Amino acid sequence: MSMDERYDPRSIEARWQARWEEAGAFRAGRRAPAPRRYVLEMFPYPSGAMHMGHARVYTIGDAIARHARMRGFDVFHPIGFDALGLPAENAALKDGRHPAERTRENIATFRTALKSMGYSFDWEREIATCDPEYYRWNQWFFLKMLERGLVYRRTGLANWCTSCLTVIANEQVVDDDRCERCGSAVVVKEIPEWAFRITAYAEDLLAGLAELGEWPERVTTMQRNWIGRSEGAEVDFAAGGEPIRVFTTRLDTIFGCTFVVLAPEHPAVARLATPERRAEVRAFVERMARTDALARTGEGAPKEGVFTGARARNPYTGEEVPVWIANFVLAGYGTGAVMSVPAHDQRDLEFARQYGLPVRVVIQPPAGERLPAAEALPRAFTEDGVAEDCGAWSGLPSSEARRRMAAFARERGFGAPAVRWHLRDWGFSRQRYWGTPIPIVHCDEHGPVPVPESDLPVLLPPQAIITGTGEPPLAKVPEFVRAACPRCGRPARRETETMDTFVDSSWYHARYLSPRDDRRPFDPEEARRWLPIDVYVGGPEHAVMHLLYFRFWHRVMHELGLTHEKEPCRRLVTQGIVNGPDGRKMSKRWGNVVEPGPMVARFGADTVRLFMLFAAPPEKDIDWSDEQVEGLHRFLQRVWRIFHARQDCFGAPPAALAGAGGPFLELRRRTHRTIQRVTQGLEGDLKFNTGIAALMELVNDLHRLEPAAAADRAAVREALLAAAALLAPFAPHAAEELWHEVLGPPVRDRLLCEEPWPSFDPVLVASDVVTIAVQVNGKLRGEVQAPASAGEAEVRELAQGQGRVQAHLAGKALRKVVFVPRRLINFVVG
RNA sequence: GGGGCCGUGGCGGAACGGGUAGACGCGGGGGACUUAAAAUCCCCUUCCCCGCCAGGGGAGUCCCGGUUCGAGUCCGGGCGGCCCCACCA
Repeated sequence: MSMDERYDPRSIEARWQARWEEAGAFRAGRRAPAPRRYVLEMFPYPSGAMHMGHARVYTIGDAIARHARMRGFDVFHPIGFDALGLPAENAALKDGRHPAERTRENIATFRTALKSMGYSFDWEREIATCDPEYYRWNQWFFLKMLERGLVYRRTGLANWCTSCLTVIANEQVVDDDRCERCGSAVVVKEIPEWAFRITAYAEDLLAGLAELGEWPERVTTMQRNWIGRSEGAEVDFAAGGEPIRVFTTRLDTIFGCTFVVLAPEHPAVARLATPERRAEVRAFVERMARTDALARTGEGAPKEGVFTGARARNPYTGEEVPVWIANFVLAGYGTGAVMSVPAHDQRDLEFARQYGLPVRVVIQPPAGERLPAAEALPRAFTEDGVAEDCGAWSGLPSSEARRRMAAFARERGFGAPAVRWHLRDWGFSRQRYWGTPIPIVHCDEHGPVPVPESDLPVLLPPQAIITGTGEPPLAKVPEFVRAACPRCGRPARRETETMDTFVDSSWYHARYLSPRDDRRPFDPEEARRWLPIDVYVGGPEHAVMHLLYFRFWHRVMHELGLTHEKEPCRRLVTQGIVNGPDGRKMSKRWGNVVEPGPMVARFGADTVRLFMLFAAPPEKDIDWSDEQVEGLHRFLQRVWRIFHARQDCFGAPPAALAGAGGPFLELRRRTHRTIQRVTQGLEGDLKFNTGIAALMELVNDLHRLEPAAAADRAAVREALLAAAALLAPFAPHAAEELWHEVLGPPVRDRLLCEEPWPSFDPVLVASDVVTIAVQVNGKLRGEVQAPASAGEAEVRELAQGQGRVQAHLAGKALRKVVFVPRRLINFVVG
């Protein structure tokens, strides 16, 4: 036996990484008949070096993947790079290096770093989204979605510099209407953009959440809120030619409506403004359009508005109320117009008080006290109550009033019940270089024409002219812009905007299935085999954007016949942040950044991995701690030493196990209980920390025992083999090494990572003697050892035999005895 | 303002469906080994009180109340922290 006494991760880690790779141990699909498991971690954006957050996600995912493999599953565990995006472009602005070049380099660095951690990825399926062979399928999906009406062009308002001829950000507008760079006039212009009609799936995305029982509730709740279904009604207020349609969830309050407010962008504003007010209205609209969105509509923003001069007729009361426009009404929600009921809506009340508009109470609290008079109302009463002064609906509870009033509107044809969503369509045009070109050609005659599928991919031109302004860089590459209209062949202009990078991450999980396929985005047969993802690990910050787009896209793929299920992923695990040693978020500013690279060099990947798993359960934030890391490193050394010290047990015959007695029978029990506990920590709740703690206890026991007889040595050998196998998902390199040490010279094609997961003997796990707590009136007064099978009478006798228990029982009447088998007995006295 | 999560030793954290609170690790203390130190191995470590020891008593999971034989766990009300959304009509 040539076992080094010293634990030296440097040499063993590199060696096992090479062995795994040679053996192709992590290739998916090599155990074809076995049940499958798709374990995925969110792919990284390769910016410079790997950081601790990455080390944590991939360590968690890898422990799951390695365990599943040992459980006999055919495991799919791919990795790739989310390589397009803003950071590479911003970095290019500083040093002029081409994003492609920088990205290629970063990926290489990242790949090396990931490999040094020993993650069990199937590297043959690696993808990078900046590869045309990847993004051409973004373009393909775009075309398919265009065909289905799921992509459309809409206009949004943007600042347009009349001299630079480009879109500029609100922050770049100075002195109200001047361009920061050239001082020329800035106008608000309608700029077209591309959007995905995700709202068509609002209902289905919401309903689907019910099936995601293995997603953290906070994520499904966030999605539910984000989709934001609200039920209400739409009604028309007559105003001159065409009516103003408002959406409300509180139709029951409409008798209290004293004015109507439109968003500044509402299309009817120009028509409604009376001649004497037109100038003022226009000025307000233009100012609002230029104001930063957050400053304008944020909750803290002061309410501002102007009267249009127009009046609108309340269809229920026949009353004419003034029409205003104001900053707090959002064009994008509901109908962009609201009926204002200051007595029963706080925003409306504030606005009414500010502009001297009337307040009218029409709902009273259901029971007890009445609201003060309208003028004295301290704040709006926004709860449901009972309608008052509401014509035929007076006296009805709010919910009933809403229902009947909506039905009335439908009968009379001026409105109907309606459902509105908070979810907006996904605008995905970006005025950026480092993204997927949108496959469209603009023809003077035919407008926007899709690029035929056979002409894909539309390649990103190598000339990167990074503008850093709102202007699309691709517009500055004439060779790119110049194109022929696919329909008529005449000269036309290519679309110069690129896609949001959330497009890339919406379907990458499927591309892994057949990453080199050049005929389709992925092979539906493979999808049938591997999808949906069984476990997806990533940060909770992606709860709404990525994870919602990803669910949307999967539905589209389902409708295209590419996948057989609507939902992409069964179980989601959201992991917490790795903070600096000071408990603050790692940041250059605090000087508390710790990188995995140097830590791996110092302690080895296994130690860093153990730290990530032992510090806390996956979903909790953790603080990096040098002391804890050293402790985990000491643990591995301690494991190493015990294996070395017990070399004489390696050859012990398993047949001798039956003879183990005394402390060595206890050791056997401990071994089997450890198998049980580690297994539980890996399945179900994912509590790696307690699993590792159990392993530490086993190792501590081994250190305390000195085997002599053959049976003792067999028990020790059993414990050592179990320890190595249980360690494999967490500290895989050390585990392989130790496993092979016990078994003798390694057999070339037998790797621990492919061995079956150890099983425990239920007989050994169930101890035959248990400690039972003895309480008197719920207070602990002693404990007794009893056979596990002991009944109440037996335990009671043992307990009452104890002096201390007797002392507490003395002179009191025994009223009741509560007995919990194997756990406790409680004497209730009085 | 709305929604969600969470408050346990000096610290990170354990505690299966209410059943011995503090597993395991860090830090700290003591001992063994050593000429010495480091490393290692063993033991102790929630707090307070009584006791020479053995041991015993009390308090204790953010606070107040409730349910229960029994509450870290369940219920109600506070306080504090973190995260997400945020003038969504």
